[in-house]
Amino acid sequence: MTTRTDALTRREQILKEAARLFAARGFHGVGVDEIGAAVGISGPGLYRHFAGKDAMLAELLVGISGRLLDGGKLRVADTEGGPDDVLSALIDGHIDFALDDRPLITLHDRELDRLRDSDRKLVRQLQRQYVELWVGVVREIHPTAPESEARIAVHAVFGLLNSTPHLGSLGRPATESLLRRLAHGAFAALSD
Amino acid sequence: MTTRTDALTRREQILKEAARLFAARGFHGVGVDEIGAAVGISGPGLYRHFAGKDAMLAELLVGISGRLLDGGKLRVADTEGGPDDVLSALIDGHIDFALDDRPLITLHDRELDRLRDSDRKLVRQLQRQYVELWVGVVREIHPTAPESEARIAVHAVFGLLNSTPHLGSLGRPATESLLRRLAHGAFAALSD
DNA sequence: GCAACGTGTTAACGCTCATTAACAGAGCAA
DNA sequence: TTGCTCTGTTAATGAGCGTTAACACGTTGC
Repeated sequence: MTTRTDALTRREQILKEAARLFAARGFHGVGVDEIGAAVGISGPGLYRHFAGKDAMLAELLVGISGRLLDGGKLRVADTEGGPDDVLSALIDGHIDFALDDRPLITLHDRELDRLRDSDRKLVRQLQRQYVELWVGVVREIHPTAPESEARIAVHAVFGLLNSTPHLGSLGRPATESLLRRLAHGAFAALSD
Repeated sequence: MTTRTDALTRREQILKEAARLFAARGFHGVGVDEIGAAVGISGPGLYRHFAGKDAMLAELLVGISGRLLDGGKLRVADTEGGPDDVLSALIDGHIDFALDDRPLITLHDRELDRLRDSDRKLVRQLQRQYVELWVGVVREIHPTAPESEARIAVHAVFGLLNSTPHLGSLGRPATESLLRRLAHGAFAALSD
């Protein structure tokens, strides 16, 4: 079949377009006909690839949470140096993610409650593990800050990094650099 | 009728409950029957107070944008001292808002595209003015930072401040103080 | 050649849900 | 009393939309 490195599977095409549309107008705001049209087939044709609209959302959300967590774990394990370097690696990774897959990031904290219980639990668990990854590193750097403060700070920095609405007039590298500085600045304030 | 200082009018009750429900499950995720039930009347009964479901959302979003902008203007005008003090006042005001009216803040950047064109334009204009208020102050403090950087930083700090999902185990004052420090820390990084 | 399968199509079903219709009672002015 | 307004009610309407049914056609394995 067409599973070369450059070509996307039909399934992957559908997921990509569905993510874009869901992020733009919300899960309920997009019809299956529209998703189908985005990949050149008809609405009911989607049911040859997914059990239903819910299944698409579930796969998207579980996928993004899993990739975020895996990427984070990898960076924590692979980074040599002190916790400062690890935190930098986590921030850089999250920025890449936020800029590359903004539709998915948007979905991630917007449409979670549309999932069936089991999927929602899974996503929440993955999210929690990702947060705790960050909290652990942050607490190494700021041992005096209580854990609850560190956790709120991590959530706040996620909000900061995920806020990029459009790359603005800055280019990609400048935006990355700016977000990096802002995130480090926020965490630095933890020791004040 | 009951328009004392403590009692809410029926309209206000409805708006309050609608805001809470919309924030929790999204505009399309909430039915009129549910909104009606939340204030003790039936679904169609709402139509005695609002032209439709869309009208409730419009009034909520225009209201929140307007109050944010008005509050910001007031603080800029009333604060004595340098731009640092003005920025502090803006941050404090936004934190109060984020903690007091979180449902509305959530709606604010989540359901904007459900509005009719005229309302959406109005809300966008109010939002833009609010952002520019901040950008002006930030640029006074960091004159070397280009305007596009300042604007992205302002958006990022909004994301940071609006990220509070639950007050967590910290109390309200401690959360306020923490968010304040994080926001100042992020802005401080603009001059790096 | 042919059965099986994968992947489409269009038409129809059924449910949800915003909105409207039709009606009713309380409070109040004349 | 009479009638008007305000604020509710329940029942009906009608559109939108996810899903399923029924059918078609190319490819592949035997």
